[in-house]
Amino acid sequence: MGRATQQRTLKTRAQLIAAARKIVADAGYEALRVEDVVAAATVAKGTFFAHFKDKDALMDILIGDHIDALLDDMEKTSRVTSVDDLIAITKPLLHFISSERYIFDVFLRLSGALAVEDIGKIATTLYRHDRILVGLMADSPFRKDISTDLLSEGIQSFCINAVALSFCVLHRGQDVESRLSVYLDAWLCPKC
Amino acid sequence: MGRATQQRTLKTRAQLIAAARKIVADAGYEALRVEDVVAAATVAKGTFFAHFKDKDALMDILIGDHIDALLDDMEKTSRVTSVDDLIAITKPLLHFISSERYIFDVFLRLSGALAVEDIGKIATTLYRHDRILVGLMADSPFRKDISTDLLSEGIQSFCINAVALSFCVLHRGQDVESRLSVYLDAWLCPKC
DNA sequence: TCCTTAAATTGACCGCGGTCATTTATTTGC
DNA sequence: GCAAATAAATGACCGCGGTCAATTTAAGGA
Repeated sequence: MGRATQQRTLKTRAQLIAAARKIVADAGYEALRVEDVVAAATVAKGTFFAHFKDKDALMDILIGDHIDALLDDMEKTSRVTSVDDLIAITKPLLHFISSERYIFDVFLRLSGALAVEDIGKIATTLYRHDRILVGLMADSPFRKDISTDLLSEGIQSFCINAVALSFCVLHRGQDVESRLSVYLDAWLCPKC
Repeated sequence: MGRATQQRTLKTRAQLIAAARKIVADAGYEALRVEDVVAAATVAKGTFFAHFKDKDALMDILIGDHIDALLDDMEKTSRVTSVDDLIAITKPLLHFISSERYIFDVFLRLSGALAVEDIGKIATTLYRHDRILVGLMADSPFRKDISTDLLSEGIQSFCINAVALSFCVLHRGQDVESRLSVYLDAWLCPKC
């Protein structure tokens, strides 16, 4: 069982995360350096890695927390009546993930849990987003020939694709939402 | 204009790529170290970066070449008559990209060209794959309410999603092809 | 053949993520 | 209160990708 967590552990961890948040707020996620975080938190480098498995683990928390807050808002919506509706409530999420290439890279890297024992924040938010979508699909005007689970998976897939293309010069000109709009019309409202 | 490329330039480049291919064949993509490549090619480290912008640029060539070869095979198919057909000819591609997590990571990172001046091999293969799919959609039994361009985009999106989920412990149990089969049935043959 | 000019190569060096044996601080049993 | 035991923190060190001023090699021109 071992001993209980000491007070200073929580304090050090809080210092590290606070320092990291400040750096991200000032210079963006990509600019974050572990050495800068530990310097700002006035602890040694080794301490960082005693608290976080690696740099990505910290990013998982920072980015995951942000997404979680956005999902809190999204959860307030109980019903969607159109694709436009759906896109409107998804907009903040799209905006955040496409706001910095590095965020999207980390998101993709950590979106799938590689081992059962370490399902990170970001992976959890994806699952949570999925459940929210399934809830919204239950009482919606969209196609009924496939399960709400599958509808949700498709929406997520198209969201990620739309964001990915927003970073690609070959597909610029269209913004994320209008591209997603085309996808979701075809996915949710097939005319045949 | 400058002078013509010297012979030794081509030779050095060929040595570097050959050395890299050997390492990949022996130990996989993830295990490749630039220092090992230059050692095997008996050149200095700086020489590597005179030939390739960074390590990813070499990976782009190695992985891009492999995908290109798989697309050569795919291009021989002139017609698909079912989702199973489509999945059968896509299988080699799925297999390769899901064979190593690192390959998939590089693929995602380089699949979108970040600048017009450096559209890499992998980004080009994605475009090529898209054109092949559009060709196949022209004379297919799939839905006709949306353009072949959009059909193709959706197929690519679902392929990537299926591979991504294959790396996720929360979604194991199903293999890539059977998951993709569910997606493509819903995407290409909506029943409503 | 020699000299000039540009291309190609070199390797010491840097940045930064991550490790680990050692030291310091806390808790627990007596 | 004092050791023994365990948790936390430290910083020198390593691996590896990437840079750059200095050097070597090859390609015209006279």
